[in-house]
Amino acid sequence: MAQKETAQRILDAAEALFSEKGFAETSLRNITTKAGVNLAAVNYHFGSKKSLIQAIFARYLTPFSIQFSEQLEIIELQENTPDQLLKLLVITLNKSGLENPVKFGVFMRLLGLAYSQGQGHLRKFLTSEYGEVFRRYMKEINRVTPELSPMERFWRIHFMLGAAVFTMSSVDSLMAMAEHDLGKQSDVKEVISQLMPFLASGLMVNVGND
Amino acid sequence: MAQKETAQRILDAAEALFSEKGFAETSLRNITTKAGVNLAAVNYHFGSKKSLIQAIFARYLTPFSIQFSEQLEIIELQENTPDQLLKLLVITLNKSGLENPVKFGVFMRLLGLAYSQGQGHLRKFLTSEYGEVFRRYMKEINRVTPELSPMERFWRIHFMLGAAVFTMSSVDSLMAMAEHDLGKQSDVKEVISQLMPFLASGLMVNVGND
DNA sequence: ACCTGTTTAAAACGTATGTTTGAATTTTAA
DNA sequence: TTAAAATTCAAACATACGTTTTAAACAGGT
Repeated sequence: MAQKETAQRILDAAEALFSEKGFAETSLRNITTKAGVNLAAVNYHFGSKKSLIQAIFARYLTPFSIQFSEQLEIIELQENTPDQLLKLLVITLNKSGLENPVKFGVFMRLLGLAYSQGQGHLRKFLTSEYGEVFRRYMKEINRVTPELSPMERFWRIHFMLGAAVFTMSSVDSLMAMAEHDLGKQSDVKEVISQLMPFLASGLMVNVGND
Repeated sequence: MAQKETAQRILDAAEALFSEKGFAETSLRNITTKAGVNLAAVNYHFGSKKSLIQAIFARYLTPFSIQFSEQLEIIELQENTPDQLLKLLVITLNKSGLENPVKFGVFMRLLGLAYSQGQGHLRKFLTSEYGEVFRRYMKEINRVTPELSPMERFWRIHFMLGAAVFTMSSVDSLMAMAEHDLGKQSDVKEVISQLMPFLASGLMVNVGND
């Protein structure tokens, strides 16, 4: 190859711009300019803008789902607590290239965008590609919350998902806001350590020893 | 006027389309076609697409903030609990034209989009227009959670906001998913009645009698 | 050195967007 | 009824977009 990491540079530039401005608001010309490559390179390497978006998610999710699947095999053989299942997510994130808080924030932001913006093609891509691992994890959630009715469990899971995605997808600006308002600096690890008990408490509210 | 509610029909069509597809993905031609009015009518009545977006939020938020301000005056004079402050939001929603679950879902979806999509102009518009009422409410939150450090309070508030916005902004499709997976139908009121204890529990986790 | 397939480059294509224009039409009010 | 103002309409404008095309530059294998 003439320059061997054109595709990588496109991915890097694109994920940064997408996470700042959204998918529709970021043009291929923005991306290729930032990446320092020719406009046509996107269509050459990825085929289309949609495929580029999918490739960005795949770069994060493929290593993650591999790691997560391994961790799940262990978890599936033992008794667990809700906290353990939550921690499993965080641990896997740290083992799959998302240990960098900045990268993690970018990824969560992209995930939030994928939910809120249409991007129907992305949802199809994600569920067809990573849906099975997700379902295995849900099975474990069911197992550790036998006291909940299916309805309660369903909604609480989505409340948790919302709190996590929403907070983490704008964690940078929220941390800036916190520093401005409170004068104290925080980092992503601290936010996560506050988030986890919040989620666990909401999940288990009104059951036994809360 | 030749037809006395052209602006209203534009607002109705635009908010429906925006909430389905997002701001950037919805063109003025989509809007005017659905509204059955001429393309130029948007620019004539609202000036620009950005002003139209702001007008949609104002139509919801102006009545809401008036009602909310009145309710706050009462609350500010008495001792309250976290649950009461949460209920205040729901009550005010019902008193300000958002009692219709469908409209409520649409509004929350728009709010989520405003957060996730760039829309810097919208954020400026909202904070300059409704920031004061919001700050008064936050003062009350502070008053009922004296046990929390400012940091804890800050993050838990945003966790709660995330759970609420995320869930409610896609409440329609989530309810459909719940019915598909669980075979039981749910409605928005029920979701809210599940959400409130979830939020309250998360807010007060690890303080006194949780 | 010479192909051969791969990658980059510049330019153009076709389409869709937000906005503006100026004439036609309708409403308002005297 | 009539003149003025407000509104609608079709058309065009200017711009930005994703994509395609064509040719040039490059790589590695023989």
